[in-house]
Amino acid sequence: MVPRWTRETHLTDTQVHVLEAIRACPRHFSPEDILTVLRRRKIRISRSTVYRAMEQLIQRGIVKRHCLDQNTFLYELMENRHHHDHMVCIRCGTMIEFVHPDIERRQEEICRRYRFHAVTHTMFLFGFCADCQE
Amino acid sequence: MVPRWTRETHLTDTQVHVLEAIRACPRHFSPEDILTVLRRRKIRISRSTVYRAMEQLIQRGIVKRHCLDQNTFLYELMENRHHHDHMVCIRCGTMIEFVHPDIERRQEEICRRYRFHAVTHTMFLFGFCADCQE
DNA sequence: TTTAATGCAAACGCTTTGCAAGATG
DNA sequence: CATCTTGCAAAGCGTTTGCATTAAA
Repeated sequence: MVPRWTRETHLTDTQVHVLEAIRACPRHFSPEDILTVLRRRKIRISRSTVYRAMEQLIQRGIVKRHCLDQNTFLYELMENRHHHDHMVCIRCGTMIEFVHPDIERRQEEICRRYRFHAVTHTMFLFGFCADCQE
Repeated sequence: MVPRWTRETHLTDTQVHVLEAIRACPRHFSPEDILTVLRRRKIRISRSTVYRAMEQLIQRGIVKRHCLDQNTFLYELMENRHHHDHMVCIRCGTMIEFVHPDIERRQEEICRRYRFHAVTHTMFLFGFCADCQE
């Protein structure tokens, strides 16, 4: 079975390089991280091409981009991963991922109530992680 | 050293002008909207001062800023309002606000589980509103 | 031969910052 | 005095775009 995201058009070699670089990035990465991996691998791909590849990957659902705040983005590789939400420590930056089926269920309930067809959602809890409370 | 934002200082006249301008803005406004209101009122306050005033207001919890996506910000005046979440129609841009006490309760539950002290949260459902489904 | 992908450099857009002048206390 | 606030212009920063060049279909 062809993965959903390869259906429409194929990824170019360049775009595959970008995806492979992403696989070597930390779970929460930035375009800059991708460039670093590419440079380390001696693969020369320009910054704008990385951005354009990201666009493709985001559209195909392979990568997810959240915007936490002005100039604070959160990119994630969603390959083989389920949807999840995040807690962000506003002191040390630690990110805790969680899933709460109940919350998802309530969301569906709300959508029904407003006849809203949700495609995706984001939920972030901002606060202090266990280590950062005193 | 006490963080600047925990010091209780008064808002300056300029900052009060900004707040009053915000009160005349649409529910979801941008810094540009504030400047427009100020100009209409013949009050001369520079762009950077507006931004700096916003910083104050955000820190005091009077204004809330969400970041939906690169270059898509959502500023809200929280004066006399409770926390609420949003559904955003990705076709027409309509924003529906809702509160679901149950979801808030689940969130608290998760925080307890991870010993996370949440200060605030944001939740956005993206999809199609009732009028934009066909 | 039409369409898409790429690299480069320049532009973008909102926001932030350095600095000097003015206000506050 | 020491400390904040303000306006201006310039810088920042991640991202996007225009355009000429290549590669692919």
